[in-house]
Amino acid sequence: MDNSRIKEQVKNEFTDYLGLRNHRKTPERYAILEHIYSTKGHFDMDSLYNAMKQSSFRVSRATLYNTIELLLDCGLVVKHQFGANVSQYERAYGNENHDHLICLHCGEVREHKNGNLFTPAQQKKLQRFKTSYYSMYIYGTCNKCMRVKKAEEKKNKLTENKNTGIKKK
Amino acid sequence: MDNSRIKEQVKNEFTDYLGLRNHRKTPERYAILEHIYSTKGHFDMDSLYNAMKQSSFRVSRATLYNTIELLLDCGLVVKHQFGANVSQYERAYGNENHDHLICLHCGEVREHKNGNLFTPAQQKKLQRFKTSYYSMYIYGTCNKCMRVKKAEEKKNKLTENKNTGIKKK
DNA sequence: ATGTATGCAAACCATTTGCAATGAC
DNA sequence: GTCATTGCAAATGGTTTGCATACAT
Repeated sequence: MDNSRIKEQVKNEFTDYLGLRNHRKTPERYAILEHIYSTKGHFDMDSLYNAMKQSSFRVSRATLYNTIELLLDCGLVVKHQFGANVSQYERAYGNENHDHLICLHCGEVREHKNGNLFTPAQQKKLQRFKTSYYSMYIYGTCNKCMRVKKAEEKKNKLTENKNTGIKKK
Repeated sequence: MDNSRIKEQVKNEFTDYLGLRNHRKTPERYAILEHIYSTKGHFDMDSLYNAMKQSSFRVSRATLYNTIELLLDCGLVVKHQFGANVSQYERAYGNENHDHLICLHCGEVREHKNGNLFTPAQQKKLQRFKTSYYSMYIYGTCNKCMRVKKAEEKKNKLTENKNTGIKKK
């Protein structure tokens, strides 16, 4: 779908949400939503803060955190905490469903398109819970780190054998 | 399976890992592993620290963090960051596979036994990635918070109507 | 004997909080 | 005019780091 169309849609959804929850419709809030839906992929608070400072509309960090909270609550933004100390976020709409492959060693996060493991039908079956979104995190070792690890292990084995040899002598 | 049997198994696995990676086999490390595998369910660093302080073996926070890192690396412990500021951990073995239902409002985390959405066969199909473990997080609204939300929204709608009425007069 | 691991305390830094000023309603 | 929201700066607190000591190898 066209991205400007998506923007309009999420803006309307946000407006409805703010009205229903008795929150004020401030320009800051719309500017933040607009900015988030102008990029795809992950972002953290610092990069969002800097990006908006560059652009015409500067908002304080406090307001960013405040607004993200609202966007999470109404399901327009998704939050990830992959293991690093900073939280990552991404827009919820216009983003195909995907898993995250997270390397435990270098921290690299790779996206992996899945076959929609968790179908809407399955979601409905959950008792006493209304699903907003879900995230699948797959932790392991990426190819690059695997090579490093294997090499180290080989080296360690050699060292071990050498030591044993010496002791036996 | 018997839990003492599991303990022995993970201890052996840990020993292999330490040997292979040229790390020292310190009593602290084994005490921590032992402690973690003496309880089921989630725990955070603070509770682990306090629990071990109560017991015979006290270790420093620095060592806890250090050791958890190793246990994560060899896949004996799983780490979760549900949204609160503290990381949660849980043992990886002897824990049936389950999803996590996380309420975005009160932060409650409920476990939900799944039908093994992500099969070993699917894991193998991942290109250039060796899976250690995976986590499925389902974010939404729990029953209790849903009731509160609905009530608030109803109230807001009433207020809105009243205001409109006044303006129209 | 060597160098990794531990324990302590200080440092770090993303996020939260308090409060005065602003502006949506 | 009210009171939620903003922006700033200070506080918070889980986690990390530096360094002297202990101890596994």
